[in-house]
Amino acid sequence: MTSDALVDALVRSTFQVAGVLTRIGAERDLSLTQLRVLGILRDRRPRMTELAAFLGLDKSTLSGLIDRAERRGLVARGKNPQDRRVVDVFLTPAGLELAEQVYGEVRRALAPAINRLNPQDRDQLVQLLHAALHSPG
Amino acid sequence: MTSDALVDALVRSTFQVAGVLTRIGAERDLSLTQLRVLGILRDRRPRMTELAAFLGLDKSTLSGLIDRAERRGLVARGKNPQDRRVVDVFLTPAGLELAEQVYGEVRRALAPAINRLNPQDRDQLVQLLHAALHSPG
DNA sequence: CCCAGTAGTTTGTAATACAAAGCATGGCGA
DNA sequence: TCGCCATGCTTTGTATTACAAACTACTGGG
Repeated sequence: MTSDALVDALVRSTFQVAGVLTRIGAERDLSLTQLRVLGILRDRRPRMTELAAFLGLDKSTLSGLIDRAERRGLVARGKNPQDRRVVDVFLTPAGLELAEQVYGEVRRALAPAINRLNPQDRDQLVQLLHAALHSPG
Repeated sequence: MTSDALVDALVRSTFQVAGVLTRIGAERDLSLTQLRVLGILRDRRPRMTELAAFLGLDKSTLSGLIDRAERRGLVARGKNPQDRRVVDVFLTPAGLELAEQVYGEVRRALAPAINRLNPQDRDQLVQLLHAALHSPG
């Protein structure tokens, strides 16, 4: 079945890319989840609950996660003027810088893989991944 | 840059598929790592060190991981007749059955995504992922 | 037969994750 | 306006995951 091969390929590439991200994170004492938080916060300022939902984590998990990142000076908690119960999360300048560094590392780490494809194939791969995964459901 | 879009797409799809796998694992009290162990052992009988290297984990991490899976009756440790220091790991029948179930779940969960592509595009996606990631480096 | 090296386990510590309970605030109905 | 339930987040307790360092058992060379 073609779909079996595709499932295998997706799962394999998932673990492979996750391995790269884990290694790059570990070099800077960031777990995969923390690395992902940095990535998300690069262009967002969500509240705790939104971020938890986005990550698929319990809000109690997020409290600890943000605690540790805050202690390291990477993120900060902000009050939300509309609703005083709400806590907004955002990157500090140090966090933003680290996020950009990490992103650069990721680009560099994936460059060999990407360079195995010609520009046309790269576009095609982006399109196919987008078509398959980036839709409702 | 085209390569930026591709990095984004790969990272996004990684987290998306990892999320699916995590959810399916959680339904059966399997962490992502345990789920991966089951997948690997479906067609292998490695020693502890080999498995640790394959997963990118420390051997001490693997001891605990296999302990818990063994207690649940999913895997077993076997003696290696060539070298009595070595511990081989393999699935029990129960572990194999669970692995097959999980694999079925994963196929089902990814089916909507896969069905968004026509057969030709599926093949193409498999080829591109293989070409990019499944090579040396 | 000794001894360095290899294979796994054990121990100690920190991070990750969830669930349940708790605290403060918000907002609605009477 | 007051009471009360819902919401947003934190705290607490527990299990898992992960690493590093120390330890045990075995191998193989000299």
